[in-house]
Amino acid sequence: MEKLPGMRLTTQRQIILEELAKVTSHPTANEVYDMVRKRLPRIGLGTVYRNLELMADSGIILKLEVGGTQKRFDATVAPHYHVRCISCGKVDDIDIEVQAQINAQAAQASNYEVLGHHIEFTGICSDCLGEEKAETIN
Amino acid sequence: MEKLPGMRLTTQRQIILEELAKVTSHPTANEVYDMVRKRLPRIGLGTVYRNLELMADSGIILKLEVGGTQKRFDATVAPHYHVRCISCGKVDDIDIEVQAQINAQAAQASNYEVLGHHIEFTGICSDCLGEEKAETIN
DNA sequence: TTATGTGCAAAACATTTGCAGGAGT
DNA sequence: ACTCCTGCAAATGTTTTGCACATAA
Repeated sequence: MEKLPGMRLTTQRQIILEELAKVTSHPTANEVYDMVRKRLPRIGLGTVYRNLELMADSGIILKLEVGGTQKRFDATVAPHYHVRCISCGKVDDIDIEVQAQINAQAAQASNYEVLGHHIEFTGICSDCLGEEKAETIN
Repeated sequence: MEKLPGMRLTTQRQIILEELAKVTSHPTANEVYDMVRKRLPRIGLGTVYRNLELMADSGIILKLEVGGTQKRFDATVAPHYHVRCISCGKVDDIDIEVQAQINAQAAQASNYEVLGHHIEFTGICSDCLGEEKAETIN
């Protein structure tokens, strides 16, 4: 973790970043691997993991530590929150404001030096809501 | 997931719950396994996983989908938030209030049926802060 | 030229699952 | 008795790592 000086600009890195920037979903490492493989068929999954980790460490991308079994990655670095569908696992952005002092409040309520926070909403996405209705009818 | 009717009261279940209720930390499945094994040396790790999952499903305990590689479990079901130390991985409770309408806001900002949310703060715990100072001195 | 990065395969973890025997109800 | 549950071990899924070769600087 955390190494920046002399980070080389390789084809693999460029393409991983390009592909990640193309989508608004929040792909898992394996999904990024699939996307990238269409352009670089011989790339290794290890390379994808290593580079996503590296880019997240250097702040170029965001590693989402959301619920579910896999980590997800996001080319949008600007602070925002997420909703995760408990039915299909999809993750979307949520753009709402929370009270500005929330980190300070948390610091006061603990003996941590609070550096940041993340809010994850859980719910059911519109696609899965549709399917639920369909099931009810059948 | 989700099975309640005719759930038997076994020794394993009682002890898992007792041990979890004893601690204020938020142990991983493996840590619960270690705690329980002191009283039930022949219990299997699979049993611990199965029962933690089952209890979480029936709302007796909470499964925390926090950052890091492992899930954590909490005997306290009352809604509250968490801080995770980015240095040692420890998770503590945070008891603060957020705006009451936050789920409604999220619902409005998306097309999800929003069911809940979780806030995870990240920071450095007092123990690790102490060590940092020690390192600086050395 | 040389330190860093890559592909590949194996290893390391975390979690889940199949099954035969065991225990609540 | 009749399910449901457990221990065990094997399988699965995700992420990390070692190493020989490749490549950006």
